[in-house]
Amino acid sequence: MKRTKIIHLFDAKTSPGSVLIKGWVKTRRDSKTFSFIEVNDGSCLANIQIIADDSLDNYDVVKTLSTGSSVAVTGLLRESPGQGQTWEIAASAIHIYDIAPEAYPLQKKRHSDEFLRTIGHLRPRTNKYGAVFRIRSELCHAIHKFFHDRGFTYIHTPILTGSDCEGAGDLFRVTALNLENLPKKEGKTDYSLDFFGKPANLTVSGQLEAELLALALGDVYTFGPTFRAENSNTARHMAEFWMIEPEMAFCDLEDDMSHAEEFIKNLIVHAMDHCARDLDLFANFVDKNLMKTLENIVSAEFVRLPYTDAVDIVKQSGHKFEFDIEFGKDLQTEHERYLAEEHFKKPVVIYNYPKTIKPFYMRVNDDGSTVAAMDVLVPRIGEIIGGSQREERLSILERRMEETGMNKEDYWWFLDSRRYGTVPHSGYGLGFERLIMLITGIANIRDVIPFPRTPGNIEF
RNA sequence: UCCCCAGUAGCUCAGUCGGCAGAGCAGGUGGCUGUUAACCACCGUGUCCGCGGUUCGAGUCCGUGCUGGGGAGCCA
Repeated sequence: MKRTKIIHLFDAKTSPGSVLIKGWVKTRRDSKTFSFIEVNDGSCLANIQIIADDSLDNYDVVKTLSTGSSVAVTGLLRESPGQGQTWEIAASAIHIYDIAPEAYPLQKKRHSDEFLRTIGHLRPRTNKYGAVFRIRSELCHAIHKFFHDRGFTYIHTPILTGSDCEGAGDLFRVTALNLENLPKKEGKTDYSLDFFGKPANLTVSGQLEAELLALALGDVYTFGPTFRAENSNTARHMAEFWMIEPEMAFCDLEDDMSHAEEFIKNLIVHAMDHCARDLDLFANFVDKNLMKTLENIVSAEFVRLPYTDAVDIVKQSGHKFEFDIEFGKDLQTEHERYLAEEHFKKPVVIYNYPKTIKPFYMRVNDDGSTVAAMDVLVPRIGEIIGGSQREERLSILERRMEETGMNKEDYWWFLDSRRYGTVPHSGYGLGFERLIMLITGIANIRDVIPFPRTPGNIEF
């Protein structure tokens, strides 16, 4: 008999008769002549209830099934006379793959997230983590669908890169040299002997390469891993995270902001439509206000707020802040939270930042002091998107590189894109894990990715 | 990296003023019941994070290191 996934059992309108399911035991309750066994196979949050009675030839072993044990169950799918579930399986045979011993760390009871992080290899078997990882998968699908529906080309930007000063943070150096015995030239490491003949790093962003593809294919996006060697110890940062970076030719900052807003709303709607059961868990046990928050984001028109106005609002708020704000200083987390959570109570897009606090590639505005940058701030998470209209004018771009102390020769290929048929274009980066935090209500970024990479932690 | 908090049974945590190490859950045994975070009775469980110090005596006080958490910076 062919195995049926448990999610499909719950779709049934009428019983298909006998079925075969395979999965892991969540819990067992015994009566005198029979047992209730709840089995989960990861296809959905819900367990299927198995009725095993003493007519089974291995009932004496079935009665010892513990949480975490693996089984294959054949039996009749029938309406359950009990409360709490519509269907149950009256087992005619139970094959036991393995009985999990007493040392199995997961219990029926709820565990703390901190403890579960120490057993990252087993936590996907819990309800909560199973649900996050299913939602994560569904949203990957939604992201590709969103762009595909709009005629974007999915491109792959390199993971290994030779550019080292994009201004996006500290880099992980990649080398094939023997670190115990580095070749030296005039006292310094001789990278001419390294694999690529020069220093190489893990990418911090696919943006520069995506720009090149946008200036050929029109609308493109990348969706891949990104690496930052920053010693960040917060609930919102990891050394390895996944980023979605659209890049659009013939697109100005206005279009860029509209696109970002549509994107976020589309993904939230997709999650509510396709992950309702899993989202219920988060709405019930993680964040009681989750559905209200999500509905608010979907229905609200995002506020568009120039940086200077944001500064004025913060200054005139009458609120006590730890840090002062004035033109030329970046908004602190407390200021961003005040704007999104208290003042507007909905997502806020802040744009036209001072050029002194933004990287070289952002387009200089006519005022000469600001750049066409935009950050999307959402309640609870803070910055979820950072983007800009790119500087398409060669001379200004070169001047900005000089101002920020960059070596133009290293970026000859990037500058070529402004030399030959340059056009206005824009793009942004959305942190995938921060999106999952927003949609699930999970507060710590380490809990929305199966194997988080943070300073001092690379187990599993 | 900086500031704050925590580390005690497999898990969650209590431990008063410095004086014999505790509870619930999980686990085991028996019972009961179409049960559903089942229920009832009984049973076992310790490097009190490591190192050093103060003290007659330290889980408790002091110093230090490690680990985890919250906040900040950097950002997505």
